[in-house]
This record gives sequence, structure tokens and C-alpha cells, in this order.
Amino acid sequence: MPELPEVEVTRRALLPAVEGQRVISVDVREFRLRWPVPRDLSQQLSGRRVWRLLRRGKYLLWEFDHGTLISHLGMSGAWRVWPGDSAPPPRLHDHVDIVLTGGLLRLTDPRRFGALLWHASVAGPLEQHPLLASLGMEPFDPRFGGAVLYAGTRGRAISIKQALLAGQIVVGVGNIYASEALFRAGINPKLPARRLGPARCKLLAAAVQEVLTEAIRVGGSTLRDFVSAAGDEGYFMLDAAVYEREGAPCRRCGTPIRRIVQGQRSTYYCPACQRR
DNA sequence: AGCTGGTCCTGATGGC
DNA sequence: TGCCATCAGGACCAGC
Repeated sequence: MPELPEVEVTRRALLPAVEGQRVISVDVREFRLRWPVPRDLSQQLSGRRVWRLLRRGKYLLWEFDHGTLISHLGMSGAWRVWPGDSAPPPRLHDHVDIVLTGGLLRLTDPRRFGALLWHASVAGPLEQHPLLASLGMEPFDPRFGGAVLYAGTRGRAISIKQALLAGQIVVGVGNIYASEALFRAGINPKLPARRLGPARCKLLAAAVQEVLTEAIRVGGSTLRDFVSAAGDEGYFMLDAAVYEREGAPCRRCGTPIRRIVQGQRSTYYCPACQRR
């Protein structure tokens, strides 16, 4: 499910059960995620209070006094929350339960590309954690804009689609929203990143922010109970302009949407609208 | 069999 | 020659 909007929607849904609440117990049923879940996670967290639940890119960061729990949903992960002890028995792929005073949080992740890691404060500043250190700018950072995109794409031979996806310039843009943002900006996804001038960078930066903002807003309604109750069915993007619409008429001009493969991932675009 | 929401890692290449 | 940054491809998995 998770690109930035899904992670952000998840964060907001979990907030009341997490922030300011104390961990009662942790039950790890499957340690083999992308990296092994720490064996001592339960000892590490039990009895401790989570002060804040933050997001960096697609990572969720659970801030404790003595360190930070880092979670990532990979391709197929989701957190769900139940109040009190109302949670049903865990099912296949329900790998971790974190019981807090605010409710039970359950991590499900069939493909196990997700991660759950502990970063102790004594190990150094969180920003220097290997997974976080080289991340690009947050798309909603007030400093983010065309200039950041322009600077970041200088000298880059890869396509603009892949540059967006790489997360070194700006984080949070996954495969769906990369296509959607490029459509909105009217930019051809195959264009080498270094060929973008300041004007197109400005358009694209704005498009990235718009697409993500809209997805969060829409997710807020369509995903409301995806985290709390409804389960796995939750995520779908309302009204994708191009994503998974190969052959369907462009909503702007009617030209059939085209699908290509870049870096082994599908890209969708309108060959007529995206000529910039 | 071939596709799917992510991203780290490795090894090859190219610039200074 | 050495040290970078960049780039392509592979890897990790289950489900449809």
C-alpha cells in the first residue's frame, strides 16, 4: 500500500493510540522482515512511553526517551489498531503486536519487505542512521520547490521518473505518484533528469506536492477504517489520471494512456499531454 | 508465468 | 592510480 500518503494516513490514524501512551507488551511472531526484528524489542520497549509518532519519507518513527523505533511498511505492510483488548486473534502475516495503554497495534506484512528496527539514543543522532542519512528533502518542507529539484537533477542521466523515485532529491514519491505527478506537470517520464530546466522543475515540484496532498486528503476518507477495522481491502487511489490506465483514454485529451517499463517498474503517461 | 505499493546492495563504469 | 558518484540489475517475499 504504502507511498508517503498511505504512511501519513496511517500515522494520523495511529496517533491517538500511540502518542503519550505507554507500551505494555510487545509480541513478535515473525522476526524475519527485511532485516531481523531485534530479539530484545519487547524488553527494550515495555514500560516505556512513546512521546511522538513522526514520519520521515515512508518511515514511521516512534520517539521514546531512550531511542527510536523505526518502522517501514515495504510493499505490503500495514499497521492496524484496536482499542483495549478488542483485537481478534492474529492471522497469517500478522507479524507483530504492540500493546499500548492506548490500544493494540498490529503489523501485518505478507511480503515481509517491511522493517521494524530499534535505534538507541546512545548510538548517536537519529538523522545519521544509515537508513535515514541519505534521504532527500520532505516534499512538504517549506524549503522544497523547483530550486531543490533543479539542483538535485543536475548531472543526472537517469530519467526524471527514476530520479523522483530514487528519493535522494525528494522523499515519499512512489511508483504511483511519480506517474501521477509527471502527468500533472505535463512532463515526459523518459526525459533525462538533467534536461529539466528551472521552469519544468518548478511545475514538477508543485505537482508532487499537489498529488501527495490530494492523496492524503482522499486517503483520509477512503482509508479511515483501513487502519482501525476494515483490514486489508482499504487502499486504492481514487481517480488516478494515468496509473494502471494503459489503453484507457486520457482524461484530459482522450489519447490512449501508454505503459512503459523504467528500471523494471511500470510507468504510465499520456504521450500527447506529456511532451514537455 | 508475470505482474504488484520499496529500496538496499553489489559490481561495473566514468569523471576528476 | 585512487577515490568518488552514478547507474543497472538483482535481491528480498506472497498473492493474484
